[in-house]
Amino acid sequence: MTSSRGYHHGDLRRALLAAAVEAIDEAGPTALSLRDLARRAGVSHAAPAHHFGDKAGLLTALAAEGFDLLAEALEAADDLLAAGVAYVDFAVRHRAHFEVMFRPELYRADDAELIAARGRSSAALRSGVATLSTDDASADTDRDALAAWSIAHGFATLWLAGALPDRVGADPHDAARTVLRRLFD
Amino acid sequence: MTSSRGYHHGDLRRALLAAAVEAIDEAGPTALSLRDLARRAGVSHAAPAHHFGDKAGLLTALAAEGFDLLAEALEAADDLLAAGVAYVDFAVRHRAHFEVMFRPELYRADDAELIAARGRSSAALRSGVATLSTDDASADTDRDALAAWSIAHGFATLWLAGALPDRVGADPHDAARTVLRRLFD
DNA sequence: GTGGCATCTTGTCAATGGCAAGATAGGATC
DNA sequence: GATCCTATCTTGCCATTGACAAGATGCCAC
Repeated sequence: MTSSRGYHHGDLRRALLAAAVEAIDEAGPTALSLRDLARRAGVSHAAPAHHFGDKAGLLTALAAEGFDLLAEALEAADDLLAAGVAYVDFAVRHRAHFEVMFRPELYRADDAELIAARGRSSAALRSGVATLSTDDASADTDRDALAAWSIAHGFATLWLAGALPDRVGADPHDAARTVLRRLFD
Repeated sequence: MTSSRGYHHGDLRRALLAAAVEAIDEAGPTALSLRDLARRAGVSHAAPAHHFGDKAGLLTALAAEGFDLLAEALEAADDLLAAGVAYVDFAVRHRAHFEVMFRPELYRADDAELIAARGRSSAALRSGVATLSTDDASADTDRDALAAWSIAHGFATLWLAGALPDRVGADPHDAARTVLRRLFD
């Protein structure tokens, strides 16, 4: 079905999103070009407009997809440390999605589908934090959630930016686990 | 000197960097246009090229300036908590610089001046961490530095992205202090 | 089989980045 | 003081892009 060579592509919307991931992995979201995506998918330069309206529309869809994938990854984690590591793993494995998700000026933050997906992510994060603070009456869940989110998000962002020194190593999974333990233990 | 209306601007390089900060504050680094900067500075569309070569050149200069400003801010902090809060304050007060600094695909990461400025920032951060770990022989300075950097960077990034829930409040300074204490106390 | 509609194409326009060639000014040298 | 010399800035140009408009195509309901 992906090789249907008629006038109709078959699943152009999906193909464009996949091409966008590829292009963003290569050169970042700034360099993204709708016409380039159209070329990658083998359609005319104006075809993407029908499915996404404009560039912001395409990135909105990509961000929503990203928040859904992130929610899945967080929900599969057993405890907070695992969730933190899963967060970093997600950022590395789905770099393109991640880079768009936290750049709201690139998409329409008021999109309904996106807000719903982001809500699922937030809920998964908060339920992870809840596993920590059951034994301590003085615990501040809000603060703990914010601290956990911050350290995981910060490590992931710095890793993707290539800002971390070489001595951290080449495996983000292990490095993240080591760093996150500093907060969670 | 800023109002010299002759053929020569006076200090076009500085004026363009200032205009870039303004433009990025308004619409993010992605929407930055060299021609728009030229218009803001009152010069022709090709004038910026002489000072910065191309867009990446201008953003390289902006990132280097940012790392210098960050180093100054970190060096003025007394302890690690203060450094963390200063890091977040810097990100909020110099949003445009910060947003470019950690997006290496936008500039030339091999620029000598930029590498030197980034080195000053890193040194300031590490010296802040050193104030923490003097009393504990089992302390892992590398890990602590990474954790501290991650949580400050993550909080700053999430704040700038508008990703934090409303209940965090409107003052990044106080909110950052509260969250960072979770790691540093 | 016919009409309707989603999908895709072609054509066009303004804006942008970048390059080339020329104009101007301010200072160095004599 | 005249002349060159070089950094600075301008004008002109081209390929690429995003967005829009109008038309072509094919699938599906009826």
